Amino acid sequence: MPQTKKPNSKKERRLESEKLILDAAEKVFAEAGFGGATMQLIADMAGLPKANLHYYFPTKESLYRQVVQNIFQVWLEAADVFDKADGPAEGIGAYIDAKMEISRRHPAGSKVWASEVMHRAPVIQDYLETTLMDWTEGRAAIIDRWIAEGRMAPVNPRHLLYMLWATTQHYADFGHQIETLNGGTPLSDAQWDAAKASVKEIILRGIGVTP
Amino acid sequence: MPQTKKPNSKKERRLESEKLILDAAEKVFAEAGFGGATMQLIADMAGLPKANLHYYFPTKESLYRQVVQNIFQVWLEAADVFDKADGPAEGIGAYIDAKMEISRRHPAGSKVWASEVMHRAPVIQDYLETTLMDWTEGRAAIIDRWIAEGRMAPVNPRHLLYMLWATTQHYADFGHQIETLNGGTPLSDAQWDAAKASVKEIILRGIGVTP
DNA sequence: GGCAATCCTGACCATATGGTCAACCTGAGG
DNA sequence: CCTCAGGTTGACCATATGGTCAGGATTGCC
Repeated sequence: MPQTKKPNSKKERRLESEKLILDAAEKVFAEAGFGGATMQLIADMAGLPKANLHYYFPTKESLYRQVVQNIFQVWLEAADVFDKADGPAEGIGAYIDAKMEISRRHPAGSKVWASEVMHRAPVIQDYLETTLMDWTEGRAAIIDRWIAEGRMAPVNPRHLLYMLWATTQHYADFGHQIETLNGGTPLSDAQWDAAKASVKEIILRGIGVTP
Repeated sequence: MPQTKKPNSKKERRLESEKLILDAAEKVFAEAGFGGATMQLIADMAGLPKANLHYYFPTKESLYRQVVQNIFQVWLEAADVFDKADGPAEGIGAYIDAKMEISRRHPAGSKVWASEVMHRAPVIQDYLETTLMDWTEGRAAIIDRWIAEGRMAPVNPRHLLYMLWATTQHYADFGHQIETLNGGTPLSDAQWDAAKASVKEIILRGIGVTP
């Protein structure tokens, strides 16, 4: 039993430190934006001296890039449910659930992504042009097939996808506004369930699917 | 005919300068965020020396505040169509049209607003708590009435409003992503019409309204 | 135990930025 | 034509920030 408490190997400690920094960075970038975030703030939040950040991530931009890439990864993995389904009700329903769950658990990540795209994607433009483009075309093809099979109403697949992204991510990106309109308190578990149900209900009925 | 070309009065020139600065500021804040924007950049875009900005707006924050307030104003005015309608098909349909048009014509403003809310509304929190809260409650009541009258499906009015905001503003805030997925070219007039039609079609059918 | 590689950090630097100010224009009213 | 309130601006300043580095601590391996 070599590793139970302290015996963190060097590799392990490295990964731990990187994760510590990346988590802190995600929060700070989300709250302040790239320009408003400072390495000092991130260092304080991670509980490390600023110079240490620069040991792991040479520049602020490289740290930011890593944060954005990680978010994109989470986002892509969650999108897999789309493929495993054999119909629009299940596929799109599960996709909404998955994306709502990300908005709930990863609000900071969603905000960083939104901020990056709003600023014309200076760091991940290549991802948009390759990975996201491919993913979108693949999913649009699936939706078109469902439409051809008469399993849902003939809607424009692109705009349907945009609506799915917009609606689900709104609960993360505009979480503060929603919280304020909710009387200043975050959505409860029940309210999150209601949100999920509402989104699914309106969109599924909107595309002619009755679950 | 005292005023045709040059005879701008002092008041007029003041307003012109302010507008020039505000327009430039909106663009820069939208593209770089509050933290990433610099007074120098705004000055350059407005074609004025930096010190001149500080004559009209004492601090960067006061300039930013004015930009955000103007956006909120535009946003509120467009929302009036909601009230003038006498049913969900007309009211919500016109609201979607109006908000889509704002996304198209005022993308920078929408981005600044999104950024402000994402950063926990440090500048316009009071607006959220008063004006927006009141507006939302009023519109939710209207929707509830339509539901009670059996003119649309019984959906949660709040989540419907969030969906309307999210979906329409997405075309401004994530315009760059949409443009990239559109092959790198901005949406054409026809594509904008298709977008509007798609959004209206899915949402109206989603709330049980057949236009 | 020795030693090389990796890791850590306080002190430091160059630069960029928000903001100031004193001197200088401009034009409307007398 | 004079005056003066309002408008304009180049030069300047204090500060904050991203990034560097030399030297010290720690770890893994023989």
